[in-house]
Amino acid sequence: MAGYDHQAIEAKWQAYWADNKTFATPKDRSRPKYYVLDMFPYPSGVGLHVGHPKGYVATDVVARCRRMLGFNVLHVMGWDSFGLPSERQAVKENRSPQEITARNINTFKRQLTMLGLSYDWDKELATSDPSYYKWTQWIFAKLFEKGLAFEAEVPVNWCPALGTVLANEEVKDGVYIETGDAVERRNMRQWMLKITDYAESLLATLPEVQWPEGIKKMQQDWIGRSEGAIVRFEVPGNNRQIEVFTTRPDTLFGCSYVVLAPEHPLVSEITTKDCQAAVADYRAEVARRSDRDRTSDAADAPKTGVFTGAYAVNPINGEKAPVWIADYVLVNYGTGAVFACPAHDERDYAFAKKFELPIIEVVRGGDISQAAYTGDGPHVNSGFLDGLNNVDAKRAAIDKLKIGGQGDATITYRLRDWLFSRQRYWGEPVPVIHVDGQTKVVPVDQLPVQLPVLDDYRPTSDGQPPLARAIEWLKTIDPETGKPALRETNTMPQWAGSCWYYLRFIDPTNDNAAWDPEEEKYWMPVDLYVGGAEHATLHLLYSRFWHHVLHDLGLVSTREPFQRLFNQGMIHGTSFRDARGKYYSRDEVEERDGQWFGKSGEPVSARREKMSKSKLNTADPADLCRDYGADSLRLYELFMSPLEDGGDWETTGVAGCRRFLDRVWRLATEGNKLTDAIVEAPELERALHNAIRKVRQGVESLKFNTAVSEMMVFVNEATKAEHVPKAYFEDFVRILSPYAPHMGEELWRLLGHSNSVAYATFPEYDEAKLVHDTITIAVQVGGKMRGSVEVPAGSDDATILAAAKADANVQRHLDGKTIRREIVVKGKLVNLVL
RNA sequence: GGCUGAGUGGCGAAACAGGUAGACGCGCCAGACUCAAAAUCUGGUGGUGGUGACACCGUGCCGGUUCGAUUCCGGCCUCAGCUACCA
Repeated sequence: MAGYDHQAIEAKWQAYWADNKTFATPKDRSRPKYYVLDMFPYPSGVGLHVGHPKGYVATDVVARCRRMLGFNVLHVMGWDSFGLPSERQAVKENRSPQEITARNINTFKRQLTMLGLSYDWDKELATSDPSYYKWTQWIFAKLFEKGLAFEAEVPVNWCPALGTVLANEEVKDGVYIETGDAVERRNMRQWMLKITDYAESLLATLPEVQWPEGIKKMQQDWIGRSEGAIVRFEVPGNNRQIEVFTTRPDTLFGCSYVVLAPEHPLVSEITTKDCQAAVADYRAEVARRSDRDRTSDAADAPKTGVFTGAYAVNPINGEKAPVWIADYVLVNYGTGAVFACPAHDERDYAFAKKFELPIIEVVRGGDISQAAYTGDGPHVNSGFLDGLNNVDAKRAAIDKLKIGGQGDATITYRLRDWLFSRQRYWGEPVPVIHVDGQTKVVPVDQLPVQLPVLDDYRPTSDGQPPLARAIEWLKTIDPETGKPALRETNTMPQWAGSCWYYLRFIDPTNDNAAWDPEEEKYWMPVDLYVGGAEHATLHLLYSRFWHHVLHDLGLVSTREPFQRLFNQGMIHGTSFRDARGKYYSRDEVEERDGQWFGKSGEPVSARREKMSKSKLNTADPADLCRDYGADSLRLYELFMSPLEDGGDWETTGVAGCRRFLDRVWRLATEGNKLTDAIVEAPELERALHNAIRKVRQGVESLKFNTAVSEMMVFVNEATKAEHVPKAYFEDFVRILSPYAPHMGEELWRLLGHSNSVAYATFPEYDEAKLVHDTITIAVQVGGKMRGSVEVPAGSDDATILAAAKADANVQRHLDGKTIRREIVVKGKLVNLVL
């Protein structure tokens, strides 16, 4: 009998699945549904490495098991294909982003197909496809009509070298993370989405979803709900009011000064003549500094600021407080102004110390000569608040301010509105036109607003977005009035397409609607969503926001899009670097006595790092499929570590999984090991049922590594056995097939079945079959292991104790001593306490 | 600085609900097959001591609860991720 020829088997079954449309999404609606979704990839130019498919393999196992358990499964893949890297690649190669994207998608699809993933490829979609972004634009129109999309002059990250705005996440340490080009702040007209209107809504349903607690916490913190008060300080002689936001209105009596953000609009109005020069200098200096410099590590940096010459009246006691400006107050949080109570706020304390401003204690409990005290305590020096604790004092202070019309309780959020435009080519055009100084949304029957073909994808020389180059495209007619109009040259950010793709997957070829409402009702929500934790606060918050809006518009049936979320860990590879930081690939180094050296003898250091082409530590799935087979690769991806942990890649581990599959193959093909005869094989049967149980539980708990182990245990037992009942092996093939689907199909066929194993029923396990006839009881004397005894299952305590005491080694340790207490744990152990 | 998660053999890891720590795999060692090697198969493999049965130590560190702690509680150390003056 021929050996296990993975290449022939895998090619054969992949062709079979494609030809027979084995994984077409079922149309009947009588069965329960299961929607299992991967975070779809951005098809980059470098292709996949073994780190990417871990989540895909996991969801594929879930999808395959669910089909066998009788569910209608929606399991699909698509491409998040708009984005800057393709545009930059296009400029570099002097080709169109369309071409580059098509090429990259091809590569990705080929790599994924090789893995035998059971996607319904008829539902494949790409966000850069006009038939897709037509509906992204349609949703934008809905947001615009609801007043949730608006234009504003806002500071952005402008990269002069690239001639484009960058997203915050693309900028670190004041430079673009990809190229190292400098980034500066600049005010520009931008599209914004009013996600802040949904802050409460996004918090409200967070407890309902089955997500990792850490991710929920991150979203909560990102939204950053904060209860406090608005307090109005009059500026005498100016007829102006400074509104401050505070969470500590109880400490108002400790106010020794007021601080405005340097960019605060009132600054120029209240600054006195003799302070104007200093204030202007300070504001200029702050403007030069990047956001990063102002925030990161800034908490430890010395505080800066200048006095404006103005005073404001504290409404709680009528006292005058000097007004300063300082960059530790942020213009875009709260009201952009604070009152300072140095005694009970660390930042104010540092500032007051530096500029020698008064520090007035109003809450007992700390030593304000040493540090600010932020804890609770009885109030002092606070008039009507004296003696109250923090909570009561807050309430009392707010009540007083309310009566005087000088303030009120309020809630602010850390969450900012979403900057929703990019000055780039390769994104969805914002579907609006500008006419007579008005912005109008393009009617749905004229969507999509297609990207024009350009021969140059760079920004214009005067800094306009690339779309400004399309003169013909740019000029249009207002369909309402017939007047000439201009199209919008901004495009949407990459997050737009991924905000709703899970909805389009339900009905991806629909030309008349974004999705069919009936289909949406059947499939939503996504039952299981798997992807990296790096999307915790961006993609996952943005899509929840859109979904909430769509729900309010009655367009979707659920409040939340993703019922269960699971984060897969990051796979690391071993990288090698010499003293100068140059990377070496695995075959350029060798190990001698635990030390690594390059080919010419130079020492290199080995370390585990995130896989990347530039670190020469990637493993190519295609190579592994060729050498070991996709089934071996799939098994190792899941066996190497729990899904959430990622782990370190070792190709020898794939070889181990290959050996396991070789053993499975031999069981089925060598000699006449499989038998139709009834054979007494309790150990083997127990191993089988244990494996079924683990694989079954794996579908719920997503613990695939231990499921694979238990299948290995079964195969080890079966290999040792003289004969293996065919019925056992059939059940085993069923549970193996979601993990190693090609071999599963081949063996299923070998066992005489003519249909695909993909829809075979999932075997049941029998608790009774898991129980041993005799059980091993551990015996402890005084809490220390002293032996173990075999007793029949179901023995009573007395029998177990007698057996335990009869053990020779136990007797030795009991010798001449009195047993004070006897503890018997059924089926587990005996502890004889002396 | 804050929040979150994690520390178990040479390595990846397992341990259901407080009950025999290290399943399964990698690597390594020995044996079988082979002229030999590879592949495969069989056995062994936490450390120390002992010919041995066994004994002692061992789940980051210190302490606590318990007959019994990888698991629960308190304090600390290290690493990773996120966040960064949010009033």
